[in-house]
Amino acid sequence: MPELPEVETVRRGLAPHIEGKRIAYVDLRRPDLRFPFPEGFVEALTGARIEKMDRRAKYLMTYLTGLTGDSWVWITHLGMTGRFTRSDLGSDDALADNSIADVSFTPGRFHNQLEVAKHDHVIIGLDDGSRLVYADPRRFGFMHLVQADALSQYPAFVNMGPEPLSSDLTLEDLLSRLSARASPIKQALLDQNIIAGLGNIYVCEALFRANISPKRLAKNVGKQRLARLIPAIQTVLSEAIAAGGSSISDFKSSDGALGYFQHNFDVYERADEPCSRQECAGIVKRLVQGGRSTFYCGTCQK
DNA sequence: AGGGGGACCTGTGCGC
DNA sequence: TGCGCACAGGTCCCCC
Repeated sequence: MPELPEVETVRRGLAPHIEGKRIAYVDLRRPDLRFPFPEGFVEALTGARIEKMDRRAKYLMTYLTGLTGDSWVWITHLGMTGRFTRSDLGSDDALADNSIADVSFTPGRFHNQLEVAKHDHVIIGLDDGSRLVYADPRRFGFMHLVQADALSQYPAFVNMGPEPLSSDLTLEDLLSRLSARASPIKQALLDQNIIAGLGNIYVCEALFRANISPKRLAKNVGKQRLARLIPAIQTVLSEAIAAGGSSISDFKSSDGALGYFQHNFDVYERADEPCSRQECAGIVKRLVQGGRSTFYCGTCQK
């Protein structure tokens, strides 16, 4: 599911409701997601105070102060189909006035019924009576636990590329990272060690906006095109965040806060449709690169 | 070291 | 209605 904008949307939806709260209980419905839950996971979270929920690339980082005063970071990756849903278990009035904050990207469910759905794998109860439910049908997501002072040694972060919406992303740096790459630019941009947080949708969309062919070799993109690509990446991500992310999939229910950026896709999942540039007579095409679909206009992307 | 291919899972949609 | 296949927002691991 989630690329940077969707993960950021989840973070923004949850943070104000959970920061400062204490975790009352942790209910693991199975021993693993993609990986087994870490040793001591439940013990570390139970009773801990949630200080802050942050994001790096597609990772959610929840800073905790444990019962014994130690500082932990609870790391969550949503994989392809992971989602967090928050619900207040308070009064019926609270339900009636629609105060449930559902930040899922699939049909929302009312967890006040204390029902556990098939793919609800982790249930976190907070001291204000609310609950966080982590559901993940494919279980490509995972949770880890690291000591706060060891966060930079977390394997995925060691060689991770710059945050695209920060000043860490610079033309010179990206140029040098790409100059050694023989692979097509599409595949290079999916590498989290080149730029962090992009996924299949936003790489396709950014390349379209920058008029760059996904087939062009990374090392041949050059400074001129990169000077267009960086702002293209930043604007598409910013617009997607402002839209609450992209909710792709078939929705049968309108419960929950669905993103709507999918309505603004220029190329993604638009194969055989006309290029969205008025002046371009091209047709959007699909090809497979590195086993994943790429959508692009072969007429205006060079 | 970089790159290709497969693995990990479940669900959905489509053609027959 | 059922079956088989392709495909899905991501990473990780093995092998060359």
